[in-house]
Amino acid sequence: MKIGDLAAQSGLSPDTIRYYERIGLMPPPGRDGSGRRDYGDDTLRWVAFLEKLRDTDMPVRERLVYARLRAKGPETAPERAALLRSHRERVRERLAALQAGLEVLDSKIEGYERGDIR
Amino acid sequence: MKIGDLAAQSGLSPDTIRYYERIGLMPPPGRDGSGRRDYGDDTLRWVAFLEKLRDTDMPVRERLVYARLRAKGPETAPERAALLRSHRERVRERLAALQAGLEVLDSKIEGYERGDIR
DNA sequence: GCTTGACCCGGAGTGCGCTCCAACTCGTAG
DNA sequence: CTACGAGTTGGAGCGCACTCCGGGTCAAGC
Repeated sequence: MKIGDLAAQSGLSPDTIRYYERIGLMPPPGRDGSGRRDYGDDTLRWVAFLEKLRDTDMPVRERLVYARLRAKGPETAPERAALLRSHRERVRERLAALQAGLEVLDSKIEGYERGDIR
Repeated sequence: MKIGDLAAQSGLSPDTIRYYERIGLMPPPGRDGSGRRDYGDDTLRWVAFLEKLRDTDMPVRERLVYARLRAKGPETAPERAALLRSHRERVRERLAALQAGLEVLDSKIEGYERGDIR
């Protein structure tokens, strides 16, 4: 699997993939006969998970910490779990804030619909 | 109410408040005898609403559009309502994505807790 | 009268997360 | 044989949303 295929299947751009590799988010892939990146299918699963982390606003720096723990081996599982748990807490808070914002929007819109000019 | 008080009560920094004024998010306040900004209580309500919009990830540019409509007068109410409705739609999508991410986190954490090393 | 602290202004700087670029190398299709 | 498309590199540039800075003014307290 070449970088273009991975890009197409993951939704990331080739530039972003190379950027992730540069900063250490993605392990350096193997290369084909002429020096091009060649990815295995497991990469796709890893990228998908990275995107879930990104979708939940985990900063690159923290995804990097997670990636380094993962690269270090299975003995880092407890640390990774701890990282995810604390991130989950933040996601819950974010979710609550967003829901609160949504309610404000709803009532503001309702106000407009009723024509209360405030 | 001086800028420091508004900052303390809104949670924004004085710098951010001046920045918001520069870009047009906040209307220029009155000035006291020696040229300092002097805010009325209505400002606090406006800032709070702006923060709700920010909390729901409405970009500055769009908050600006809303602010300009508001400044223009009550006849812009339908446009403002439309803006908020389309923003609300995005918030709902974001909420769904966040919830999906949360579920992935949950199951990943559960995996770690059960000790499946994958 | 002098220090302190809050405020003023314009503009430069910051951190994040990409995104784009120039200049190059390959493998394949016409 | 040549044109094309997809890949390579290192480094520069970008958009967002602030954040900080230097050099100044002013009112109040000791």
